[in-house]
Amino acid sequence: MSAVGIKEVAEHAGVSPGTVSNVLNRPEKVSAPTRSRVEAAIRELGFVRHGSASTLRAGHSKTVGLSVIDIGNPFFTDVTAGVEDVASDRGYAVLLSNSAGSRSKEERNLLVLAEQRVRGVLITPSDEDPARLDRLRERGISVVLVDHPAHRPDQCSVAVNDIGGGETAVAHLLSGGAAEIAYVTGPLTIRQCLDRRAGAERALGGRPLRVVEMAAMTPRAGQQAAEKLISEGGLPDAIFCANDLLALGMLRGLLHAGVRVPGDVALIGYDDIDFAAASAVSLSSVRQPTYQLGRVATELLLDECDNPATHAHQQIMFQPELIVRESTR
Amino acid sequence: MSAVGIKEVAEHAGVSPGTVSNVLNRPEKVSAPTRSRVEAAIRELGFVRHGSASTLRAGHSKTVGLSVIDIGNPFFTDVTAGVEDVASDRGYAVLLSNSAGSRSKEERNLLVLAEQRVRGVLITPSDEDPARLDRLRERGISVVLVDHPAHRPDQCSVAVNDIGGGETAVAHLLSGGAAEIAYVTGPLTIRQCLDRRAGAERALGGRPLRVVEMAAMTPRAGQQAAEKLISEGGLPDAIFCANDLLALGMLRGLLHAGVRVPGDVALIGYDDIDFAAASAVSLSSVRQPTYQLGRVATELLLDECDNPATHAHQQIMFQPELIVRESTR
DNA sequence: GAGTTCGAGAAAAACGTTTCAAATTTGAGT
DNA sequence: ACTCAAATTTGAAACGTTTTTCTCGAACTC
Repeated sequence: MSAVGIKEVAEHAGVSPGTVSNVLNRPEKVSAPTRSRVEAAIRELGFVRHGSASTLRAGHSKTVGLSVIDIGNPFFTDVTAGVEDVASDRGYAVLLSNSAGSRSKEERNLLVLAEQRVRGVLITPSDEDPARLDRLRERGISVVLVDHPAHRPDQCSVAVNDIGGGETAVAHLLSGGAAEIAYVTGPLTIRQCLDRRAGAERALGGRPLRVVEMAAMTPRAGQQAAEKLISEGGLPDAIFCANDLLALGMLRGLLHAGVRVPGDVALIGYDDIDFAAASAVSLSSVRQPTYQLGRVATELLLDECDNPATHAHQQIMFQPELIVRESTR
Repeated sequence: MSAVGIKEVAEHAGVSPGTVSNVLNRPEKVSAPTRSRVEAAIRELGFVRHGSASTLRAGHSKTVGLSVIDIGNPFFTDVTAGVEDVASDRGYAVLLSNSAGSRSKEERNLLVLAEQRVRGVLITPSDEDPARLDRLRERGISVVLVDHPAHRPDQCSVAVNDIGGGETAVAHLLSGGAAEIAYVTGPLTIRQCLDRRAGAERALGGRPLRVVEMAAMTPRAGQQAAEKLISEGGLPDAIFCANDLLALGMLRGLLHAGVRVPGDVALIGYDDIDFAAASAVSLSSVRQPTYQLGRVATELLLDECDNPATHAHQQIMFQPELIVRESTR
C-alpha cells in the first residue's frame, strides 16, 4: 500500500524527519536549498501526508463540519457552495452532514464530527437546544451558527432577519389589496418558520393570520397544502409560504385546481431560489444572501480556529430583500 | 479540552485499555459484565473515540469521499442525498468535494481526500483521464464511478445510458414533427454531453444536428444560449438541452423574447429535476434514477471496502425514462 | 485428578506524524 | 582568526488508539 512516509522522504533527501515536517508545516523555517531538496523528494516519491497521524499529534485537523437541515433545498446548496469555496481556499476539507430535519440524525452526525476531531462546525441547528453545541465547544471545537442568530456573546453566528423578511412579505401582500392572508409553513419548531410568522403577524397588526403547518418544507408538501387550503375553508386573498419549495408546490397545486395566480390568489415565497424566477407564474419572494451566508460563516469559523487570540465573536445579521414578480402583481 | 481517552475509561472501569478497545470494536469478545461496566464508564465520562488515532493505527478510516462536478445542480444534490443516507446508515461519514467543473480543483480535492485516508471515493469524473484514479487505487482507496461507466472490469461504476437517453429525447422531438433540431450543451469534454449528442445523432440518422456549446450548464448559460440561437441563424423547430438547468434558462430566454413554447419551438431537457415540472411551461425531460444512483454507488463502494474478499466489481447501467410535459406538446 | 482446551483480559508494541529542546552550523562583527 | 548570537537541523518523545502475543484460571475430557 502506501509505504512512503515522511521517513522515506527524509532519507531520500538526506535530512531528518523533523526537517521534512518543517518543510510541510513551516517552510519559512527551512533554508532554501534544503527545502527544495525535500520538495523534490516528496514529488519523486509521491508522498502524501497522512492526515490522521498529523491530526493525532497536532491535536487538531484541517477539516470543518457542515450540518444542514436539508441538502435538497437549493437554499442550503448555495450556502454549501459558499462554505466549500472558502474552506477549500484555506486548505480545509468540508465534512457534510444532512440532518434531514431529524433531531436524532443531527445528533448522530455531530457525534461523527466530534470523532473526526473537526476543527470547527458550521451548523444550522434544527432546534433551539444549545446543550449539544456546548458539548462540542467543551471539546475545543468551534461552532458557528448558520442562518440562526446566536443568543450569546461568546458565539459567532450569521443569520438573516427573518422577522423583517416575514413582515416585508406580508406588508407587500397587504399593499396589493389582500385582506385575508394565509401562512403556509413547515414545522413551527423551526425558528425560521416561527420568526417569519412573527414578522407576518407584525405586519398584520392584530388582524388574524391563517396558519397552515406542514410536516415538511418540500414542493410536495406545498401541493398538499394547496389541497388542504382549498378543501378547508376556502382560499384566502393571498398566501405567504415559508420557503420557495413550499411556494412552488403551492403554485402547482393551485394552478392544477384551476385557481388563477395572482388573479384569484396572490402568492409569495421565501429564499428566492434560482427556480423561483422560472416557474409557471414567476414567483415573488424574499431574497437572502445565501452564498454570502456560507462564505461569511466559514470565514468567521476559520478565523476563530486559526487566530483564537485575536478573534472577536460576531453575530452578523443580514437583511433580506423583497423580489416582486408576477405572482403578486 | 478533551482529556478523556480510552485510558481514563479503562481506569474508571477497572480494566485495561485493550479491553475498552474491544468493547468498542468487537463487543462480542468481551464478557457481558465487563462490557456493561465499560459502557457505563464511557457514558459517565462522556468519552468520544478519537477518530484519527483509530484511523492511524487501524490503517483505514470510516469516511468516504464524494467528488461531484456541480453541487448546485439538483441532479447532484439528489445523488448526494442517496450517498449520505447509505453511508450514514453504515456508520460512515461523507467528505464532500465540489470540483465546480474545474479539473485543477478536482485534483486538489482528490489530494485532500487521499490525505484524509478516506476508505473510498465516489466520483463523477470531470474528464476521461484515469491516471488520477489509479493513483488513488494504488494507495488502497477504492473508487466507484458515479454517472460514468467504467471502461475496465476491475472498477465499479454506476451510470445511466446517456446515448439511449439522447436518442429517446430526439426521437420524441422528431415524432412531434420537428425537422430542424438544435442541441444545447455544456462543454463537449464532458462525457454526458458527448453521449447525449451521440444519441441525438443516432436518432437523426444522418440528418444534421445544430450544436450550441456553452461553457457552463446553468440557467444563466441556457438563457444566453437562447439569445445566441435567436441571433445566429434563427430558431430551429425543436431544442434538446443537455440538462434541465440549461433548459430552464433556455425557456426563460425564449419566453422573454416572445417565442412561444411549444408553439414556435418544442423544448426538452434532461435529468427531470423537481423544478422541471413547475416551470413556466412544464418541461419535458429525460428522467434518471438519481437518488438511486447515489445509493447503489455507495453500496457498491462500501461492499468493496468491507468485504474485499467476496466483492465482485460491477458496472451498472440504468435506463432513463422519457417524461413528456407541455414543452413538447 | 492430570492434561488439555478455551475464554477473558492484560501488557506492550506499533501506526506516521509533530514538537521541542538540544546540537550543530552559519555569519557578522571585531 | 575568534566570539557570540542567530539560523538551521537533529533526535527522541509524544499523540490515542488497535492489534498481537501472553498469562491466568476455569471448565472440560478421559
